[in-house]
Amino acid sequence: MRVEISFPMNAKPDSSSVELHGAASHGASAIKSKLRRAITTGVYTHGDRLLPERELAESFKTARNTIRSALQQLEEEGLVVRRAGSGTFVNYIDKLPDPLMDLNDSLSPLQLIEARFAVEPYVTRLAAINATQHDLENMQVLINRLDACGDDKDAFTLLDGEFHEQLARCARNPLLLNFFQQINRIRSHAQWRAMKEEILTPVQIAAYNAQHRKLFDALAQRNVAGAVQIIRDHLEKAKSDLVGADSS
Amino acid sequence: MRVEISFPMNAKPDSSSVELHGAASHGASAIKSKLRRAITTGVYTHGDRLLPERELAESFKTARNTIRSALQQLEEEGLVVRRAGSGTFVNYIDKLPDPLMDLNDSLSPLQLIEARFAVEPYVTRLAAINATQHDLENMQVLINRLDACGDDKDAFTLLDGEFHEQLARCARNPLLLNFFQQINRIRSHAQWRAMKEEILTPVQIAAYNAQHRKLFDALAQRNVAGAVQIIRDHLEKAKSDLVGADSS
DNA sequence: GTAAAATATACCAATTCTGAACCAAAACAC
DNA sequence: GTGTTTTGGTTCAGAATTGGTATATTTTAC
Repeated sequence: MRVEISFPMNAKPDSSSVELHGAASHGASAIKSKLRRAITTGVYTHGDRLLPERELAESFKTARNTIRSALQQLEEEGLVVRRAGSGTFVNYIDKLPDPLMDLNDSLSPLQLIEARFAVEPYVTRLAAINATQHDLENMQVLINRLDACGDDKDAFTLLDGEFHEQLARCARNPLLLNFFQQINRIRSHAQWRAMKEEILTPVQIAAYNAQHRKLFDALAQRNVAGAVQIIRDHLEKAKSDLVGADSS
Repeated sequence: MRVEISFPMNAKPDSSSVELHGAASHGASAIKSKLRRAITTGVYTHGDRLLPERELAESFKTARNTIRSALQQLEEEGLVVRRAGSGTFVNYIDKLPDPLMDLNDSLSPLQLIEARFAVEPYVTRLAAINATQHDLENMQVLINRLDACGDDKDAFTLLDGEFHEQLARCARNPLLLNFFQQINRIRSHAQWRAMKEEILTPVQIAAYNAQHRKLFDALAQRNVAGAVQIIRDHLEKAKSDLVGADSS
């Protein structure tokens, strides 16, 4: 499987992460972090081949040497294996912590949406109230990157997760953020990946992105009720898309 | 990409994020304090590279010399390491392993209530829809035991947690149940137990138990809207009790 | 007024990034 | 099989970035 991830520089953990500013925002280490995160969160799975170094370089808008430096470090960490003439392959057997491991097996897609229905509207309410100007700037960046990812499903999935996590961050509640991160980790796992392939057509991606932008506008205007309604619509759409794909 | 970190993720929503760019406090020592706080509170984590001195200077609207003076002091404190040609890196190792322990330290009582406001109403909705007869019987037993515990604060706290967990069980959603268990775990920690001592008078216990029973009745009658309203009242009461105890 | 602090500017040295070329191994097309 | 294409592996010189240092001027504090 050829997995595409679109570029960019811009990170966190890490992140993460104000401009007091971002850490590791330049260079090979930033790229290493991004790729590692993509691998450990399940955007790539064991055996997937990464893009060729030359394409990664173009995608990250950096030199091939820089990409190579990042990949070399990932190889030393044992996260990837590289073979001349063949490519760079993910070598990472995902092992979730116990409680989540169990969950991942026993949770149906609808139950996941259900949990999001429980948490996200209230989080959105808090976000609309508490988001700082800086939060909004971060979110703006993510939206632009989402728009830019076109029909690249993997890039969209990763960024969509980051977007919703950033939303949770705006709520200024570490426990709720923690809930969100759990949701994201489950979302990025195997059975969901398959689902994603079914559902995410370019048209759907565009539709989701339109909702992201509307949500951002509502947050920026401190329109609490509006923002909550939009996130409900967003989840409703995700739910109906899911049911549609499931029954087809 | 520049990772933007929202600063006050767990701190009180007071000055921290405002101070970051506040023009009010000039001087190297002020900048040093801000950076140190950013590091020790986890905005930057171990190994992260700070922005280049020149960019920090611009960001703080100050001269590079001033930034350097602040960084030098941080270096003397051992909080950062600087390498010519490379950058300034955070050197701060603190305990991080148990994510929940982490939360327990950084979560304010109000933030916990906030999280419950996010999750419990929807869970109650699902519970009202999905609860089986067997669930209701279990809940009935818990209510009886709650009634029986009189003014025993510890017993009440424990059973109250079980009651809410049973409620979550009725929702038939393992992820939401997991969220609840996390909430309960935090509730049972030291600082919360102390809080309980303040709040839980026999009168309050009786009031909570009355709400438990009303909630049970609504569930038994499949009165979804009613059950949701009762849990909201329940949380609202818990919140105002908390605020009351806090201000006294 | 004086001294300390902050600013502004220029240059140096260490490190990293870039851009390019070429090689070797694997995959592919025929 | 043969030849072509793709892909990682290697090397190198020069540009760009970044902390380190020095000096002079301006502002602030007392």
